[in-house]
Amino acid sequence: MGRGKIVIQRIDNTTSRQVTFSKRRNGLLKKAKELAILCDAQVGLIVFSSTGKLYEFANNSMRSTIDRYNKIKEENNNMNLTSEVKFWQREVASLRQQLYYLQENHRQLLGEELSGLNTKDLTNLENQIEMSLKGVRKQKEQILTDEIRELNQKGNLIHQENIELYKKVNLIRQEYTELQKISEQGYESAPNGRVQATHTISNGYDLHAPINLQLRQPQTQKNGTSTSVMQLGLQLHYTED
Amino acid sequence: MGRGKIVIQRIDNTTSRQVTFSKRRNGLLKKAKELAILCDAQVGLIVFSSTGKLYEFANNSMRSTIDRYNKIKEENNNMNLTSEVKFWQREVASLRQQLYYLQENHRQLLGEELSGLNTKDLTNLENQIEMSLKGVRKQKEQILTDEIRELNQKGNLIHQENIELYKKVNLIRQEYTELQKISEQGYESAPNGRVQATHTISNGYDLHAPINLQLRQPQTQKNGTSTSVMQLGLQLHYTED
DNA sequence: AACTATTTATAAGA
DNA sequence: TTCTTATAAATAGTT
Repeated sequence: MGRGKIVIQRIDNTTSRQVTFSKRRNGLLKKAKELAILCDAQVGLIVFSSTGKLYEFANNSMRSTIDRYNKIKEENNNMNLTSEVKFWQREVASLRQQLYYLQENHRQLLGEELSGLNTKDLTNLENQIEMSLKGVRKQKEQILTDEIRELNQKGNLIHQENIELYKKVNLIRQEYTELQKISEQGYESAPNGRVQATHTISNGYDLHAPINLQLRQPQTQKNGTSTSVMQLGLQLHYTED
Repeated sequence: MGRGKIVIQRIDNTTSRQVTFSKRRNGLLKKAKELAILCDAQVGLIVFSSTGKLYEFANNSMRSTIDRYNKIKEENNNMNLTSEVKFWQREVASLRQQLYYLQENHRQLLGEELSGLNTKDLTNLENQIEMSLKGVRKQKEQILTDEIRELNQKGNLIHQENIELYKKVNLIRQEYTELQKISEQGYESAPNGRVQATHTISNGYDLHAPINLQLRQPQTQKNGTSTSVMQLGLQLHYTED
């Protein structure tokens, strides 16, 4: 339909080919549109030029047209994605199943929802829970034992420290007493820098007062630790029977 | 391009529309093919008739054409599927998270993997497990109590039954004794059909032997039920403290 | 489905 | 690209 008849084969001349592409492409799009309107058809047309440019027509959305196409073709291109979706769906189903059983088991372990169990099941459950209780108490005992040992070690250390300090203080008091004797024997203007230094070390306490040796109280690390220790006696007794 | 000019709008007449569809569809497919060949283009054409029938042309495969189309359109039609995949992946992640926490909690409830807990946590866990134990024992007690009550009722029923039977047997023995007396008074050829009938009823036991009244043992419904009943005493004691 | 008058598309040229 | 135009091709209406 032009000045001359042409054979349908690739047009070698690039310019000519591009011109023809432009014309025929428009014609094709126009005709596609006309078909869709005239005949109430759903049309999707995708055209890539040889240079990679995209032209398209779709009376409905291209999406829905391709979807409809894919639904008809069962070997469709979304099989990858579809099977991926199915994979994840299976995964979800499996996890939900696991979660369900675990929840059921968990509730039973919490002593809830026991109505489906017979005496044998209940006895097993009871034994299991007793085992759990033993495990927990053992762990608690372990922690508290460790804590006590640690505290004892600290206490001993501090006790030793205090003994050392006591000795030092005694030494200093002795020196002080001797100094006083010397002072009373006529050295009124004795160099008292040493005495003052001693006073500084003694941190303001009266060196003549009796020394009240007392172990530092082990500071409680957390609220209720001492209470826990009180409980320990009971727990240990429980655990041992 | 016909006998008359037409306006591009839906053809009302069904037959006419179908005929036009047929003609123009062929024309469109032909032109699509020609464009692809002449201009070295990649063409994909999808046409659904108003009756739902599919017609298509693609010089390369429709798959690759649609794929190429989807790659260019970043808001591509796989977004649905992709987002669907993402949805299920999120679901899986969430379920795995839940499962993880539940498993951790569960293991702790079983007295395992307690190393991350301090004494307070352990005390809480201990209390929880003790509650569980109480729940389980309560349920067990309930079941066994019900079972015992049921068995007692059955026992009583059977006891009553046996008393009735005992009375009947005594009655029959009395009649038999009287019959013997009558027989000894001269009726040697007494009609002993009644006596034989009595013998049949007595099922071959010697009617003169002392009747050993014994309650039927309640049959154990399941293996170990009696053992469970034995345990019940302990359980009740446990539960009550 | 075939015919054909007519419209439409487009090849070649500008 | 677009316009022009001669001509091929498509097709509306008819049979």
